[in-house]
Amino acid sequence: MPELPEVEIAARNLRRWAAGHRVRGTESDPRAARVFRPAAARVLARLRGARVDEVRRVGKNLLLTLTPGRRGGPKLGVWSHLGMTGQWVRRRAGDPPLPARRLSLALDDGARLDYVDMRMFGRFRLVPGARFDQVPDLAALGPDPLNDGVDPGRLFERLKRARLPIKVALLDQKLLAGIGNIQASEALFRARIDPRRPARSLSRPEVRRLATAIRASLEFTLRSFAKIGADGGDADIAYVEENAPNPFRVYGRAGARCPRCKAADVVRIVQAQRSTFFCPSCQK
DNA sequence: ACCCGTGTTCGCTG
DNA sequence: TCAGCGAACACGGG
Repeated sequence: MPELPEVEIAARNLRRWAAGHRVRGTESDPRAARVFRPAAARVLARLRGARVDEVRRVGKNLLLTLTPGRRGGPKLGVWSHLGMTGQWVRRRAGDPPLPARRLSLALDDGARLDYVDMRMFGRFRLVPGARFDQVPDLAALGPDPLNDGVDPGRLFERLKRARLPIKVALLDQKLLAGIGNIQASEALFRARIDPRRPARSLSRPEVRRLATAIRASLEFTLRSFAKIGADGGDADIAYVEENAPNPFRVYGRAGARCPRCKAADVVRIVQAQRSTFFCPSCQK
């Protein structure tokens, strides 16, 4: 389910659920071997007895720092990426596992944190010494729009050398970390920029608009997800619920009247094998 | 059966 | 060396 806003909710949940707690027991789904590195058995062994100290989010990545069970050892890092269908859910110790549960962490407070991931594009990896900066894929990430802000000058310099359509360029995690297929369409709609334009064709004022739109869209989506989860107090929420209304302006709305100019219908096109939604009338 | 899906990586090409 | 492209991964739903 994850682009930056969903992963941010997941980070807040994990913080609330796990920070300061020890892992008592572990279990994994043998079919999910591809999710783990090193092999699941070694991951589980290292986690047992460890205490979760910190949960961070960078782009779509969750970074956990733990203190290992054996005293005096170096910190233990966990890099969790949710792929397309990954979720962290909290269960009670005796609850039966949900379908597609790939990993369970039983905590010292009687709760269980389960990683559920139908398609298994997600990843759960140990990072020795919690040295996340030593992991090439993490080190290569661009700035995180919410944690670091979006610098329009830097964005312009980066985009002016790319021939790719701007929509496709925005999906590159080395440009900005956390924008996915939904947020790319949403940000370009807010900035009134045609997603098919070569990235290098954007003017400075357009890039400035885009930088603002990216933050606005991410923050709006985050607020709407947090609201969905807000019912019931101890919100276990995090993810778009089936019945929840589509919180997006254009994504998934092909054929609907443009909510801004109302002069045309939202259209769906395919770019880099992914759907793009936009208004052909007010996105120039 | 076919197409679609909030992500990423790999191998090939020019 | 590198930007860009398409296939691949895996599974369920319409």
